[in-house]
Amino acid sequence: MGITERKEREKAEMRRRIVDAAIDMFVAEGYEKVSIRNIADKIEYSPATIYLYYKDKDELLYDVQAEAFGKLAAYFKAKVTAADVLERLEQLALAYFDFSQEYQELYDLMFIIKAPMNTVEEDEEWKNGLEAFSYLRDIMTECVEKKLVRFPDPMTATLSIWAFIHGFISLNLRCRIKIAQLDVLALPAFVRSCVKHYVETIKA
Amino acid sequence: MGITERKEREKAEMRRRIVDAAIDMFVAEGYEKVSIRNIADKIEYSPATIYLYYKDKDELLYDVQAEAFGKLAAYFKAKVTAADVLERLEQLALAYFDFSQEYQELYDLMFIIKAPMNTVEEDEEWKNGLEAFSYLRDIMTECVEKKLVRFPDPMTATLSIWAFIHGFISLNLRCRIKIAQLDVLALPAFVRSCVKHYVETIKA
DNA sequence: GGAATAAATAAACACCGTTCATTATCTTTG
DNA sequence: CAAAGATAATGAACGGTGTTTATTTATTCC
Repeated sequence: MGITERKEREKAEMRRRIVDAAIDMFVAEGYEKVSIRNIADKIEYSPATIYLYYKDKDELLYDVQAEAFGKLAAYFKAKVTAADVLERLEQLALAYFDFSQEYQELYDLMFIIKAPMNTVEEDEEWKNGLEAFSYLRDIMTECVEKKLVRFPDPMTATLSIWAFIHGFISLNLRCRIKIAQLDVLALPAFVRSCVKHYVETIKA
Repeated sequence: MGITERKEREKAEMRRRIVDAAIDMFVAEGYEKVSIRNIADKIEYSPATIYLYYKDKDELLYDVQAEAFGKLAAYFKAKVTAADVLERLEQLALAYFDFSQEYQELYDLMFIIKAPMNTVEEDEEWKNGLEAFSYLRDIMTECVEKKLVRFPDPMTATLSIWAFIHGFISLNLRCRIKIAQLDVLALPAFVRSCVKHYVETIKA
């Protein structure tokens, strides 16, 4: 009985088509400008069809997020190569920043926009970011345990550095940093230097 | 000829009514759930009337932001009372955090949502946040000049501490911090302690 | 008081996410 | 193989959004 298997496969393929189209459009135009109708147009199906595979837009976004977090984890895997844990920390911090610059719209829907965390609230899992988060947490835990950084505990360390970098990125993506009247072209380099400086600062 | 003056006054009063209603509703329900039609209902005018006083929703939001930044500046004025500049720094950092917790929806539209920064992009001013920003910048400048903190320059100092606190706040408001699986009830206290720890860390 | 001006609105436009009754396609059974 | 049943896809609609326009209502000026 290969039929039910084929149906499963076709269902999965359709979800793939939808997610792929969605990601492409999100990357190109940003979350807010992409509608279910647009996505349906792109894959040449009716809008209603999408609702046969996703119960609502949030559920679709959840899959898109998962994909994006996969990208981030791959980014880490490629760029965090050092053996020394302090070097790994700096590589990780800069890789995170670089990712946010290369995939601004993905970063937006991973870390800034409200949706789909409403849906996730009940799940209490939010498994999506876990791999990427673990990358940072493991490094920080090792740093704290070896007393290489000036933090009281691993959780404070992990969230502090995450918050620091995310703070810069999101203030920048949302144009709030504009108030500092810095040269816009020099901004990425400036932020990068701030991140580097922070990593230096926290070393014991 | 008091007529033109009265007309001006009436126009200003109408804008006040609109902004006041908008703020109330934003605070109560959040930016995304408030529509022009809702606001029009509240002030008992037709939706189209609002467009006689604001060219679009972004322009209205700009005024709402101005109001919110006024609130923040007042918050600073009330809470940053110390004479010692390092104490002022800690007071300011905690006041900023407390403001974000007391007025979550305002913080959202001041620092996180995309609108109305699209509109502002041309202005290049974004005067709204300047008073609040200056508060921080002045303190950090003094700290750097007196070599009380470990930053290479005032701008790095100012943006670093802002990014750090904003990072925590926005990760929390957007539920991304959930991935750390901390106790939700203990979170505000935890974040507060992280902020305090950071302020200690940067001291020379 | 009547013409000119200004203010307010109802109705419409073009979108949006989502639902539902209907149609088309495929699978199973007699 | 054809008919019946299940599944997939859709067109049309619902109630919502921000915004525009033609029309009506109110005010000012002569």
